[in-house]
Amino acid sequence: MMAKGKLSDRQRNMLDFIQRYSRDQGYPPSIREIGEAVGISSTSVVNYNLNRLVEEGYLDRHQNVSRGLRLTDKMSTAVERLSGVLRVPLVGRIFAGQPVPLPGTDDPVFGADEGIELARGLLPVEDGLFALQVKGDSMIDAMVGDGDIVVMRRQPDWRNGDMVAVWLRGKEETTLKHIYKEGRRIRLQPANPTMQSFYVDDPSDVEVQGKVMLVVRQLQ
Amino acid sequence: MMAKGKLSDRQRNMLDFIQRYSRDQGYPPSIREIGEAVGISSTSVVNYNLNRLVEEGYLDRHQNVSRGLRLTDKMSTAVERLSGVLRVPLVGRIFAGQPVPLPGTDDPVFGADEGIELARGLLPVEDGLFALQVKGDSMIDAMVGDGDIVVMRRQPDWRNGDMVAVWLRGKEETTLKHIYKEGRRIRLQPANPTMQSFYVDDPSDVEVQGKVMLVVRQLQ
DNA sequence: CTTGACATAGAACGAATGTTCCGCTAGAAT
DNA sequence: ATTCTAGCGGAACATTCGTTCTATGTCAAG
Repeated sequence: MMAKGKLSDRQRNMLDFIQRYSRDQGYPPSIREIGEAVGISSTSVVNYNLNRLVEEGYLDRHQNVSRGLRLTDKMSTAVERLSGVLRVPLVGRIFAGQPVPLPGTDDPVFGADEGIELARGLLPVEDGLFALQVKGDSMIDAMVGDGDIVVMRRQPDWRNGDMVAVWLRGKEETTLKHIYKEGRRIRLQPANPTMQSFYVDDPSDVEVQGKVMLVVRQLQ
Repeated sequence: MMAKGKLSDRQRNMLDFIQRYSRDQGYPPSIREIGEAVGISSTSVVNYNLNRLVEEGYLDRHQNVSRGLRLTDKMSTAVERLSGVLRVPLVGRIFAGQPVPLPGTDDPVFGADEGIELARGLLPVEDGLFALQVKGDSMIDAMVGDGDIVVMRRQPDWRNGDMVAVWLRGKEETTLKHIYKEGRRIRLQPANPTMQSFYVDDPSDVEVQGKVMLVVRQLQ
């Protein structure tokens, strides 16, 4: 008995073809076109396998609609991988004197306002990302200059060596530093190797606002 | 006489509907669906206006294909997203002690070996680009650290203020600096505003190897 | 061997959909 | 006024396309 979730080569070919066809033509293929592409002479067999794919969750079909196919998210994320561009919302500016302006959790993720396009290949993850533009030269010790764009990930936990945006309660300022736990103290190390680390004795004085994933500097 | 390029409200509605429908359904609407959406009872009128839109360059149509519509680039941002990734060849490493390793001009641009993916939106141009990974901390005065990726453009000329990779014949080293012509001298200014510019009296001592377009720093 | 589920093929059917033709109207040009 | 054209509506038509039905073959379970 074939287990749920397994696809035959034929079905894999079909998905692949639907994907390519949709991308190239701008609309999905008909049953007969699919059949011809994967070497099936009978429309009913194509129909049969399409229904299998629907059962497995790879496809949505609309009854009695010509070319009424659509790849589900399960599949279309794979397609998006092909397209490769990720849009990260640019939620504000960051500078030393203020906490990081986090994106409101209530906001619809796809706020159509402003964003920066990145190739997916640059990031290991694509959830919870947002971008900030650095204002001023206050983060030079992190080798981040005025106008640079910092892509961060909203993330409460961190691991030794991560570069994070922290709000220092005592100093009332935001900095970008590599963070390390050393005993009960926390060490914050600038990215610039010529500069000195400094230590915070009370962990509750540092508030990690996000993990820095990427820094982009556009010249011109 | 209606001039080329002008669209009636009806035609604008049609484009709008096609766009929304395609996005929501995953496939384009049929003629009759368009008619119903914009309040046209006759399929021939829809057909007529679709052909007008084709003439104006907003649509592509495929004959005898149901739902054989596609928005052209002029209209479609979705299509643009699909091709939004640019692959820039990663041709080597750069550090102070060596001239910039330029890509051989004979190389096929699309060398499938190694590359970095970038969103087209990040760069104003896409020709003559190549990427180098920075080795070591010798370019900290340009706010560029170990492991950072510098995207450059092979370009002989430069303008005041450009950040360029220069080979200093006297010092036998490569640096990234903002370059300015001041009288007969050339001023090289570090990106880090806390550091001093310095001057080169003989312009032939500086060899501009390329213009820095983008700096990307991947954390983790 | 028989049975039943699974996969396939071919053909016929009917619904969905694009295409074409004819007629009508309003406004601009002659 | 006449002519011309863009735009519209309705209907018939032809094709595309999804759907259904029947038949065949395979393979493992009983």
